Amino acid sequence: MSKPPTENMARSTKQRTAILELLESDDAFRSAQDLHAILRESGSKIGLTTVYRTLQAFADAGMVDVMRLPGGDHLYRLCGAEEHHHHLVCRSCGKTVEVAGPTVERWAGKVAAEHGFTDVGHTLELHGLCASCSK
Amino acid sequence: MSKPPTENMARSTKQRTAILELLESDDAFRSAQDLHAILRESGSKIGLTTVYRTLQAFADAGMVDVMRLPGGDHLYRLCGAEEHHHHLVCRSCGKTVEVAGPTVERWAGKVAAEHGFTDVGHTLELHGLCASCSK
DNA sequence: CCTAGAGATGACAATCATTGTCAACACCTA
DNA sequence: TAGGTGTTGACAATGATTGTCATCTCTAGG
Repeated sequence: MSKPPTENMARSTKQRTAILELLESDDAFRSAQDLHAILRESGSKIGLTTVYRTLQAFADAGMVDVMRLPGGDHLYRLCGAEEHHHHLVCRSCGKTVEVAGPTVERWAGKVAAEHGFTDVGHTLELHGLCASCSK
Repeated sequence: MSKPPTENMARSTKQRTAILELLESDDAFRSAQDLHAILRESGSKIGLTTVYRTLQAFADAGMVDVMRLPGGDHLYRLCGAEEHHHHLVCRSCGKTVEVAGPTVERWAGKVAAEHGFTDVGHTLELHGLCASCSK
């Protein structure tokens, strides 16, 4: 993928700026609803629809990582890396570590080939308790 | 886990039998809604609520595998293996192959340890085009 | 065989994140 | 500064899943 980061965002608005700043100040995954609530508490009049659309645009542009909760909710997090990677998330505090998984990529390709599958992609997530929350 | 397959199912009813038979006759993942629709077409008067509850019970009992679609929907499939495993699913026809991933398990444990995480679990899914659908 | 009661069912309402709609608005360039 | 175009936001709609509760049906005991 080589999309320019702004492909889906022709303009710069205060709403987008606000969302971006909020994401920059937090390194855990947040839901659209959470972000919207936080912005409203901060005095912003931003609409929920806008938060959803903006986050999707960010995601399409590769500016944020998207993750799905068991319940099906979407969580977003700022992400600079262009590279393919996975996440190790603390299920207690939400702290997230980005992890490269060349081993897994190779394994996935091999297994897929063995079964005659082509054009194979994968989703992988690790969740546990971080060092602090383990105590 | 060593739950008996019937832990959450004290009784045997025609509804459960019907769902089980339907699952046995199909080796692809199906949604609760799909199964319900099929059963209704077959003349059954089964309720949607019952299909959901039964599938959940089956899942709790470890009799079926559960998978989540990008949209957040739940898909179910009969599964005999007690062992932990992953799925290689054809995104065209739904054909599914169960895959053991000792390599991945080991990798996950190592990565988690490196970052001080404990009690780590993971979710992994492979999706591509099967041999037939690749043509 | 009959009966009681715990477990199971199903119609319906409720939930809730997400998406669609569309008129009003704000950004940016000329 | 003006205008057109991308954006916004209030609101309705969607759709899968879950909650509720009166009714039903297994199944064991008599």
